[in-house]
Amino acid sequence: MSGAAAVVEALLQRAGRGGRRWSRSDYETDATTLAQRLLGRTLVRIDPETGERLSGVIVETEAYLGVEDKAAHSVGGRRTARNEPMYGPAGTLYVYFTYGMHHCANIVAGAEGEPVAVLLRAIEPVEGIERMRTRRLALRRGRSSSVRVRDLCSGPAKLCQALALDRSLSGASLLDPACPVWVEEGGSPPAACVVRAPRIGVEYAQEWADK
DNA sequence: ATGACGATTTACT
DNA sequence: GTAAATCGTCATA
Repeated sequence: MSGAAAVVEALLQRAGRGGRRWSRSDYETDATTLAQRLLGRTLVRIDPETGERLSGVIVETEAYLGVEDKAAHSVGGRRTARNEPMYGPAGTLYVYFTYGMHHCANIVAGAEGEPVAVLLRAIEPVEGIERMRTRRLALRRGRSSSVRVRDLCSGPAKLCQALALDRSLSGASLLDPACPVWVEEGGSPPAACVVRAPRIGVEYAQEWADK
């Protein structure tokens, strides 16, 4: 395919299925509200290798409430090179690396300078399922058979593997038309949404472990 | 320069 | 339910 054709194809792929790409006002609210607002929306990622759309319906999120939140990277106003994106404007992507092998992705909420964000905990795969499966298998140790669709993106690090989200994307703006990751209106609402559930993996945060 | 520790996942008992 | 995997990040020195 010619260069021009490739560009056209890329544009068509990015156009998607008519879902409106979220803009600033959609993200600019408190973390708890954004966490709920994201449920049922579609997370889209342009595959960095094939250029195809990978997407899924967001079904689990978790709000990180800022300087007061003992479970948050921004607790006490902590500000480092890693979490700097949390201090950026709403709609900024914050991806970090942890446990020596996993990435987790957040979407920044609130006003600029206010370090609040929403962790993407799980999505229900819709487009690019085979690409997701390939990525998930490639990163697994040992030889496992296959990955069931329900297990492809059922965790914050799993969805990052499946969608190829890593630190190179941290700090990017989901509002930027050139950004290969964004949130779309549309997608089917999840069958059920839990509005509040215990937090996971943050037992050290004491009374903030269950906010 | 060094040491302790993860906003997790997976495999195994 | 328990434990290993594995290394960037951050606080301390």
